[in-house]
Amino acid sequence: MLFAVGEDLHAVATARLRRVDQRYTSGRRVLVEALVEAGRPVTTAELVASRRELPQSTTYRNLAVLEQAGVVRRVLGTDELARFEVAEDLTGHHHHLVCVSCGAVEDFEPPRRVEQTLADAVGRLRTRTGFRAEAHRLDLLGTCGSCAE
Amino acid sequence: MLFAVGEDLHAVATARLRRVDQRYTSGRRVLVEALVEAGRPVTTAELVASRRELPQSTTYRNLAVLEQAGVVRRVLGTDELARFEVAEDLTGHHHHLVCVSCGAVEDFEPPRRVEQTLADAVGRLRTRTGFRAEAHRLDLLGTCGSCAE
DNA sequence: CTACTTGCAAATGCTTTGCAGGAGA
DNA sequence: TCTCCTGCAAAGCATTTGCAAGTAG
Repeated sequence: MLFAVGEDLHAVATARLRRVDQRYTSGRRVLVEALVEAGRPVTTAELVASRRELPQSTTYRNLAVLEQAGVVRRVLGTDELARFEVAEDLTGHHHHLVCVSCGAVEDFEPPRRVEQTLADAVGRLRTRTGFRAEAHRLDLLGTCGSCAE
Repeated sequence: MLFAVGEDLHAVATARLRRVDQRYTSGRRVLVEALVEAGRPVTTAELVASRRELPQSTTYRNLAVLEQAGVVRRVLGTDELARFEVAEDLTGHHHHLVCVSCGAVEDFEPPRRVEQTLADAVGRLRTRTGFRAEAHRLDLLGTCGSCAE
């Protein structure tokens, strides 16, 4: 299932929060809208700075709640700053381009063949140590346009 | 180039540090040895706890120096804890299995075919936004043996 | 000798939490 | 109304830095 950005997204968010006994309050909605608007993984600081209605503590708390509910996802770059984006099953599976110079992250959709190869490999994987893979995370590291100049 | 774990490793470390005007002191050597011994990405806290000769501040400082010299690499899991391992070109290219439950990370070498597909994709990539990819990072997310019990 | 390293302790900065007031159902 | 949510300010923690003493070359 894959939803366009719109009313559906908020309906799903409401439902997922309800599953974990949480409400989709206006503050949380603002948070999700800010993430959608960004269109790429953003840091907590960026979120707080983007809207006056997003105080630090509440933002952190709500990101945690939304992450637990499966509405948003934590994304890792090369630095230690936490970045968030709307969950993949709401926006589509994709990967990230991570700038090794400034740490910025942008979205990226790989060729279907690459994706297929990865999915196959992950699906079969179960190591001797008992690790069972469920998903994959592929990031391309390099230099972004701004840093290359 | 790929070096076995042994004297060569220290020789390379010495050389790489020298390139950035740094010395391969006994303290830094202990750090590298601790990383080799671990055989998987370990947190700073684990390193500090593993050897009495590794105080916090020096460990952090030396990891930064060794990272800059290209002797060690920072690895990201799912939590915000920094983990480190000996640089790939000294131990061999590999990927990571990340436990979504406890955050533990172990090494993993994918089938050659997967690796080849990835390398090809990365080699060709240059997006409209001007991003130029240089390397890839593939992690498999799942549940480790301990957490599955 | 001279510059780089070390280690302690204090500082920094991102993130989390206590608590009193406010809002949702 | 009763519980969950919010926001401020204070606390927590991983990480970084100042500084005086130690050490490599």
